[in-house]
Amino acid sequence: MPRKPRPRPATHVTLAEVAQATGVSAITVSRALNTPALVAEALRERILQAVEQMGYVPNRQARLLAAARSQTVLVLIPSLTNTVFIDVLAGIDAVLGPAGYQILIANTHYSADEELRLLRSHLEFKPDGILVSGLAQSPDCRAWLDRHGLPTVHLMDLADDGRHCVGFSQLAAGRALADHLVASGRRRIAFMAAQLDERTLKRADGWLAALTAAGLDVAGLRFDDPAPSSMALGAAMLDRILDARPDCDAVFCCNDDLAIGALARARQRGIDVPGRLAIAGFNDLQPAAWTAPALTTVATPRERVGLEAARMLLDLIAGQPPAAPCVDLGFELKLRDSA
Amino acid sequence: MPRKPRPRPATHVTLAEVAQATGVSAITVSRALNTPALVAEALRERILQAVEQMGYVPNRQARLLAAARSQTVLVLIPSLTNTVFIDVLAGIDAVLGPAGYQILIANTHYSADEELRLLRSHLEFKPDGILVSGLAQSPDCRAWLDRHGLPTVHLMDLADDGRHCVGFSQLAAGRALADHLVASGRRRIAFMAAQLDERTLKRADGWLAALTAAGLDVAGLRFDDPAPSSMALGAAMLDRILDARPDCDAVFCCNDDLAIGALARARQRGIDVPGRLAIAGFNDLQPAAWTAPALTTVATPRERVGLEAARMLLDLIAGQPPAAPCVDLGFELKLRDSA
DNA sequence: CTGAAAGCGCTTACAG
DNA sequence: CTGAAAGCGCTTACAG
Repeated sequence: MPRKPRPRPATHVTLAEVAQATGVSAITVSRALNTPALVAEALRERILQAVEQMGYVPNRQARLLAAARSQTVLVLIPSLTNTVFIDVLAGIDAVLGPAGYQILIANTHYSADEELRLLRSHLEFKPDGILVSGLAQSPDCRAWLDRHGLPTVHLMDLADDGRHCVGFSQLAAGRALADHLVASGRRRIAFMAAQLDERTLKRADGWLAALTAAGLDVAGLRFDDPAPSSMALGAAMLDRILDARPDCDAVFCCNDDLAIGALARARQRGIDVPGRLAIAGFNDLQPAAWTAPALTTVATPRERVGLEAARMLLDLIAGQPPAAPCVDLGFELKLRDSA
Repeated sequence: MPRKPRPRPATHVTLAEVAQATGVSAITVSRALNTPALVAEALRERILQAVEQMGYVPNRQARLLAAARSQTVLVLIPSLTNTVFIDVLAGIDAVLGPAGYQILIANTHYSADEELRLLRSHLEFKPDGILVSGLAQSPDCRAWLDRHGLPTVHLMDLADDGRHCVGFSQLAAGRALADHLVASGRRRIAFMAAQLDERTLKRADGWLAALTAAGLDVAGLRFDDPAPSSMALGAAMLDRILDARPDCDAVFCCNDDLAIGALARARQRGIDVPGRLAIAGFNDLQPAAWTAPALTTVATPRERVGLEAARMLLDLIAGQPPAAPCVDLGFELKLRDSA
């Protein structure tokens, strides 16, 4: 039994309707829109006029289905409120938008389970490629990625197993900052960590390596809280650290938010920074330059990570393997006044 | 002449292939996935097993085309780096994600032209609804919105012309903060504005209304810079203001970023805040509570705007008109130490 | 330069 | 509970 056409909103003008109104075939209208050079000028103008006047808008779903492409890239990020990933996103957007790709943002909320779930559900869009944060996907997630063989680039870290990635060494950056603290004479250097995501843990490894190499004691100087980072948490954790280790002479905070809160709390407690206590952060977010004293931190190339990762993905989608699977964008120590 | 099938990636298993492998029709596979209750249990399990084993992922493009829906919402925001809109986005995501909608984010970069261009191009997705920032769309943009008659909710402001919106009165909020400065004895209150977008201009109107109502002079106290807001610009603009008006006793910054920069610069110049100079911001972003002195500002319900706007849009899409077209979420004066 | 036919991968009604 | 047919709105080859 033939199917009855469903009612459509009046505004959903179709190609066929434009064709009928112009007295040509649908395919000619399609060409006038997509490959105008192939249509006689007079006809093309009549068609474009009808398109404009009827308010025709092509249906991308239908077009892409017919063309067997999606022009879509999936971006898996752990947070929508962490400036770090917003900056990366801005870089991605700046490359992929002009290239005609639609970005699908999936917020994993720092959960590997949610990452897997979101990957599976967004595969339904048949993305042309995937941008994923970090390297620590669950085995299931990696299996899906492998199975579908989609071009994939990892963000914000470096892999040595051939996976494509654009970032910098979180461990080396953590190490560099800790080395600076050691070199400036600090001896009891605490590490303040929240969220405890992959990147934070690697920075902590860098801190540990630096202290160990310098022959410094690390026992009782590592402070972890699994809660999300915030300035309030940084303030609270500074209290905890000073309660437990009043002899502590430096705090390496795993990010700037914690550090800004710690700095404010030190001020409230009348603690001289950096005289009696050094405080350092990580990322060099905008406020870091405007605290009192100005925050010593590590500048990370967030937007460039987005730009370069998007470019690499575009190459991969085009079938052109990049020169190297892994691009190291480095980091920069920002030695200001707090440490 | 019949068309030759194009080669497909091996991973792109189709419904028909799953059907063939299971020995049933495609529609039964479709039902096993979408309305499992309508399929006999034993059969359903065989099908789901094949789906799993073959790694079948439905093609959303095809599904939505056939179902004549898009399950997509377009969100037009002026910036991807301004925390204000990121917070709004987080609220939108929290409602629309669980409701099965895909969010399409279009970044207008504070440009009405780009807004129009992005609206037109994203209409190709046939979104079920639109969330748009502010009320000041270009006439062309409004014409497209009207013509397509899509459910639309405006974010972060209040309209009195029947348009759907969720926000608060930018003017009243600006007025309330300026009233506070007046009430606390300030007499030469400057307004520092950057970006000069719709919301900033309305806050300025509130500032003007408050000063005028109090009989205070406003001549030469309005300082505008069209550049994007930043802490560095806030510092630079404070210099400009104090050069032009050394007698100024308060600065109302149109947002917290400017205010934080201004506060830092005042500290560098040895200016007593709030003793000699009051400095206030707008939005109550996280760092505002951690500056020295802590920043007086206006807390805005950004995430709630996203939540409520998304809920209203869902109602509109479902054909249920909301109780009122316009939801006022209010604002809150945060009187801290800087003003 | 233009078009008739087939197909992209799915779902909607209807029938049985 | 299951299926044959038609259709969603477009584009891809081919022919002329």
